[in-house]
Amino acid sequence: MRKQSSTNLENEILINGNCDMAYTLDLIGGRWKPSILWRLAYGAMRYSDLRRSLPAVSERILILQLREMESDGLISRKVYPEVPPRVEYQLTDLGKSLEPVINILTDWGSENRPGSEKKRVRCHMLLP
Amino acid sequence: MRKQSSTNLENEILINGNCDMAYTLDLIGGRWKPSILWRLAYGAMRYSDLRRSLPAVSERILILQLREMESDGLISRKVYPEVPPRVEYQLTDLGKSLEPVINILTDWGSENRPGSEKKRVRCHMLLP
DNA sequence: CGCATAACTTACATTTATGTTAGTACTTGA
DNA sequence: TCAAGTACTAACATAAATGTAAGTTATGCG
Repeated sequence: MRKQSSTNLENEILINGNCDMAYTLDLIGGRWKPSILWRLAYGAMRYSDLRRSLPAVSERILILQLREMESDGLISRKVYPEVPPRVEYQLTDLGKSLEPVINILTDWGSENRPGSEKKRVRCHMLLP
Repeated sequence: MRKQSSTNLENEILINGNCDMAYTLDLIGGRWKPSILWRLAYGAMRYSDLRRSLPAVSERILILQLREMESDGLISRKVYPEVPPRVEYQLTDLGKSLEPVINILTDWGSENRPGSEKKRVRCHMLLP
């Protein structure tokens, strides 16, 4: 939970309300959000598969990132009433519209990241 | 100062070392970095002018953001041996190469930010 | 029965990012 | 002499992001 009022929050609101670039960055800037976007770019995934493909992230944090992306309208969450439960996440149209943004961020990183293979490699599907 | 070792830091290193997109986001993602990039896009600025154009940021934080951008190679810092001191900041070639990245982040935000004027407005030069 | 699975939630703990306040050295102009 | 300007730094304080570990619910399977 965030504080109701703080200089920190006020500044965030000020910037996101006045800077289109900062607004975009705010939506995609979480620690695991690029990895999630990259995976969902190939199609819907269920929670357990997302989780297995990201062994370094804890359940709580993964859920937090997914919830934020859902409430920002980037992904949708579909529950199948089965047992055991099945929940699938996929990009919304808004999420898909990020494709050129993701591409250019990736290209710039590929050009300039020290140690980059310069191969337009995005997030590795299986992080070590 | 960061801890020498923590899961948090390890994950950051893991991601930035494997995801070009995350690497790029890491360089431009600080609270005031979009505002600074936007201002310096027009040319060099001295510290006091940068500061006056950003009344909401504290001196410490502004310096921190500038130092990070400098150490990441996005901006350069030039000291003129005068009295009173004069220090000018400007984009390096690497910083200038971010222009298309900044444009597309801005365009996406302009299209999708609630309350956006849809006018390709970037960071306002003078935040309220 | 007891264990496994799925998709979480809760309570707690730590790390990192951001912000506040005061102070520094130096010189010029009033 | 005294305030003002310049570009900071230091010590301290708070807020936010991220991480850990265990528990929950419901059912099928051996």
